Amino acid sequence: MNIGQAADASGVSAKMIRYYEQIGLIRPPTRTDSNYRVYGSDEVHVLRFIRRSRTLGFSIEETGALLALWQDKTRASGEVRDIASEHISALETKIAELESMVGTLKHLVHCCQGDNRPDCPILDDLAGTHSKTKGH
Amino acid sequence: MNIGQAADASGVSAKMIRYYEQIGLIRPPTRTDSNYRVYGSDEVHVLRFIRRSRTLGFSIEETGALLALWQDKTRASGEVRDIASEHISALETKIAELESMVGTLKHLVHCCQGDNRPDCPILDDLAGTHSKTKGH
DNA sequence: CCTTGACCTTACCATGATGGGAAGGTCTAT
DNA sequence: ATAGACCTTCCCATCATGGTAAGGTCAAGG
Repeated sequence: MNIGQAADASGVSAKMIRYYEQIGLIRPPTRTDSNYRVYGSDEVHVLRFIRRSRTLGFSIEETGALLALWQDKTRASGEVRDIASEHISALETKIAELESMVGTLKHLVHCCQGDNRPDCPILDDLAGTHSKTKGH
Repeated sequence: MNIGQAADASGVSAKMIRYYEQIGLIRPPTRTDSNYRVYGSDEVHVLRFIRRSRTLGFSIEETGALLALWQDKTRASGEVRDIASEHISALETKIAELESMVGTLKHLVHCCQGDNRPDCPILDDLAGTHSKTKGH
């Protein structure tokens, strides 16, 4: 199987497959005489694993750790759970930050008339005019 | 005021101030004879505006638009509200995606014993073994 | 006057993950 | 044999930010 077919089969672009190889996330595959990369179903399986992990928001580094555990028959399931738990925490922190932003913006939009008057509470907030003395 | 003092006063790093100038977000300041950038309170005010906008998650491009509206006395407040509203939508989409990831991960962690058995539902899910036929 | 240290300047490189493209080699089907 | 689809490597771009290096400037103190 050439790289294009492996890409189709795994949902990972050929570009990314080469990149993952380059950074050492996956092993270099065998090559044909004409230097084409050759993949089998095992490699496609690994690529699917990576794609799913990335879809769930794991970084490449985390994905590499999960991949190592996946391929390690003697692994402890607790390690995997810890990685996932930490990832959940990070995601929840991110969500809280975004929700805070949304809250602030919604408040501002709510206060904003949206008409043609030059007064705009959103810009005033960004400028900090109502919380800080405007003079130098 | 030199760039370091402007950075302290605005909370924007000197590095970023130069970058914002380079990409045209802010105007090049006057220079001393020895080529040092010189800033006044107006510039610091602009930098604070930018920092606040970035903190709220607006991109540099959006920040530029908001900045132009802020500095445009004849602006329509509705434009600002529209930018903010679109930004809220984008943030909410992002939040929904993250929450979906968290939901999936929590389910997996919940199913995971966390002991030393090699069976791990998280890895199984990533590998897709329970939703896809393993053979090619 | 000279040194020291803190500051400034530009220029380049790096991140993380991905896409785009160019220039050139290979394979397959007609 | 040739066209078109595929492969190869290499370089560049994104976005916003940080770092580092090499060199210029300024203020304080001996």
